[in-house]
Amino acid sequence: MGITKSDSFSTQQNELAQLFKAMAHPARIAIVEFLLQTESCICGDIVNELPLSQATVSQHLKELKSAGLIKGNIEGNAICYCIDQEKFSQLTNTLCTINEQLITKNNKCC
Amino acid sequence: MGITKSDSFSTQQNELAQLFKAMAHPARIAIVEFLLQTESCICGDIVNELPLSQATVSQHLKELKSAGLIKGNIEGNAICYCIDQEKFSQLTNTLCTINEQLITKNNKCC
DNA sequence: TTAGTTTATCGTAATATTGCAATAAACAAA
DNA sequence: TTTGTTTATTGCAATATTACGATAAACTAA
Repeated sequence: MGITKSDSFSTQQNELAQLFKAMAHPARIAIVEFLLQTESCICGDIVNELPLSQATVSQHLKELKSAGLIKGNIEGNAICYCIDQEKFSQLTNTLCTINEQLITKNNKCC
Repeated sequence: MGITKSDSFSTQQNELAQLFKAMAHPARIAIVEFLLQTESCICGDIVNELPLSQATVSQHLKELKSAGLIKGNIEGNAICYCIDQEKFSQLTNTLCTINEQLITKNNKCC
């Protein structure tokens, strides 16, 4: 993403931005939605579901995983990917807090 | 963001990804937080608050604006930027829905 | 009009992201 | 062991993002 002056911002701001960035691609939205609606969460099923190559899907999974939004468990020969509910709650709560502050402020600006 | 196969995904998935992308930078998080905690929302104040040049801040404001997360109103010689509460509610509700589905699913996967 | 203030845009360099073919790695089953 | 299956990694090309100086644009005030 070009030269980002991460050091100039707080850890919290950087961490929140990282979470948003992990969700900032339609393929990764699609992966999360798929994991949400299906029982099986085998990597191969995700690859079959998405209109992308296996290598590209693997890369997107890696980004979601390193952000902590999904977890990967080895299941025999395959890998089972699942959403990390706690991490998702954390992101949701942060947005909810901002939203409540906005409603309290009553949007009377401008 | 390199070559993104947007056409392969739904409009909803792309729009949600765009909203997340708009928030996927610490400077833009900082802008939103500043708008949330201050009464004044003059562009110049935002520029003074952030550790970035005027040109760079202007670019970040443009991205937040084109995503619909903030609005800009001309106030005499200056411009007043404010958070769009409805757009923020929309993003928050989407995340809340996902989160509720996750809780319902009870995370019994893997 | 002229000068000053405020914000947007242009041009460019540095870096990051996306996507995939090829290949490696790790494991299961003959 | 050998073969097949599944997933990760490497290397590369194409494109996007970030940041800023310089400058333009729009407006205010003198």
